[in-house]
Amino acid sequence: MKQSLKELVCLALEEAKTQGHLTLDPPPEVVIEEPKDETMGDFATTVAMSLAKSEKKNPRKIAESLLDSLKSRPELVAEVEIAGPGFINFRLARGFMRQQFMDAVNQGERFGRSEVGKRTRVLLEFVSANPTGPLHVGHGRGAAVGDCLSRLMDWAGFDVSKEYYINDVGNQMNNLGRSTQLRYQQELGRKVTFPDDLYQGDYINDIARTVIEKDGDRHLNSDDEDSLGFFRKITSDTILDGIKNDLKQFRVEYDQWFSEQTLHESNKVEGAIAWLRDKGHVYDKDGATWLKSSAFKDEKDRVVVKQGGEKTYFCADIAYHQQKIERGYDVILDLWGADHHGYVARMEAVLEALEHGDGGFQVLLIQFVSLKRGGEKVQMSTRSGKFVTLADVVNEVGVDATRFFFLMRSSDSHLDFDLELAKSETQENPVYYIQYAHARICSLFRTAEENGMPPCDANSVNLGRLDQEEDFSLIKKCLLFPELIGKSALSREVHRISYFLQELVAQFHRYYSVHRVVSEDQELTQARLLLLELVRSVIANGLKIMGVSAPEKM
RNA sequence: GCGCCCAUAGCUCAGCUGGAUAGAGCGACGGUUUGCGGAACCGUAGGUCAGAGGUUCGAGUCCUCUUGGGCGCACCA
Repeated sequence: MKQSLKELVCLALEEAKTQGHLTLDPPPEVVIEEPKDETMGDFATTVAMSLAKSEKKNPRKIAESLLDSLKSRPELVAEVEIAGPGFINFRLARGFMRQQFMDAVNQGERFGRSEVGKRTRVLLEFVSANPTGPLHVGHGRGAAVGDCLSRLMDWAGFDVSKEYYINDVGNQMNNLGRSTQLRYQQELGRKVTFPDDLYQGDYINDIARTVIEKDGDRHLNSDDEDSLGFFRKITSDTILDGIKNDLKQFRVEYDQWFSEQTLHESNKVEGAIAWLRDKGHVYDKDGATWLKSSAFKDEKDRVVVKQGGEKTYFCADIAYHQQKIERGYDVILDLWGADHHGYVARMEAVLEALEHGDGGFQVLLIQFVSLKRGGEKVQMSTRSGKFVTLADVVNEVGVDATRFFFLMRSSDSHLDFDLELAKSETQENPVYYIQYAHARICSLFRTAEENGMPPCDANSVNLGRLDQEEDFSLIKKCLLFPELIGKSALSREVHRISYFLQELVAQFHRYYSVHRVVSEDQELTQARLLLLELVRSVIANGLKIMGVSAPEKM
């Protein structure tokens, strides 16, 4: 819709140039926007104002020189006028809008899809929480955003793969195994001290008890080291299963689960360092091995192999990202918690050293969630193990509301998550506002059918009966959906979907209160039902991208 | 000390590449239904866009500084 207008404007500019009215040096960027006030028209362009400087002409004069060509397509644009300092306002031809409307209706559940992503191959890594405990609310936000972003980008024509990186290597794994081992011994009555730096959470005790149920005290007397290996494995396996299950309950599915351990086992880590050393990006100093990351944008060099010969976490991460490149992804997209922002520069340095093209690596930081209950802050502390888990929140408020709340705010803003609000099935909850609209439209279809007006073939509907201002503004809103999806995908901003849906739904409810849909007038009823079918599919498609259900009844 | 993010209505937040009179939800106050779902709709009140400079036809949006908050600055993962 906007595209057709843009082409028209470009054509008009060219014509003005050949006629000598404009020089178009440098060529302007044509922006089509929606006026704040609908009485000013359907769309507007600011191109005359942005040209004023380079053309050294009054913007209104420039607009006037374009006017004739802009009026040359009455089947597309019904009215053109110059307003204010030099805005050019357009009123679209109603026939054109009806035609666009039919296209959209015919696309149905695919309406909103586009190819702006040009099938670019994207690897989206998100959550990747260490398997040392259950997922908490912060991870939940990452999960919701990552999952939604993957679908959003898929709709916009990207080829997206979702991946979870499992940090199943290192000292933390020993601590984890040790924690369960000690709890196991305690449960069986042995007096042992439990150090503060081990994992304190109740889930460790649960695992210890499970081991007792299965194996009794068999691990009590076996060699400490062997036994530690056993506890390490059973603990991390159990926790990882729990994480997978939590994510599944939250409707988040991955394409790949990538284990850090496999990198070490296949010597990819050494390989990566050797590769970088070959390129001169790695050197030895003070008995350690360093990445010359300061040669790129990082503030200083970083250790990859410690003095004792042990590899750092960072070292494995280098190999991991080299793997991502080798697997042929054009865009490597990492979603991290905001507390990792200090890590961004060095990772960018790595990707540059690995010669992955400009713009091919992007980190999205997700800000913190503060949990509230009726305005009161809920305390969360990882150290004591007493944090609110994602599963707790989902159990309390449900998947739909939880996902929606995580997705309704810009990711780079802190999020206040009020449990009471999310749970409330009242007017103050935006999730239900949108779902209610969907259910209400479905109810209208049911009512029509009961009155002997089942849905008919879209092509036999008389669209001429859609002739009210409210019809067109509702149509226009729906037609903006594909552009919204494309833009949000390109800017990786998932929150814009929920805002769009709230606006659309508000417009629908208003429409509903002004215009009777199911009436004696069959022709009019069918026309309006078709309009609402488009509204319904936009709501359904939007919610689908968010991973929120669109109920037919509630 | 250095760096990243944030600051818009009483509260929670939108505001896309700078554009017309700064918006929404909630809360407050007032109204709407004997016809399709009132989980809805309409109206009123509420703003020095943290502050100060600057860039320009035009700044909530870009630049600099200040203030206030969050987070990070490991041979941890």
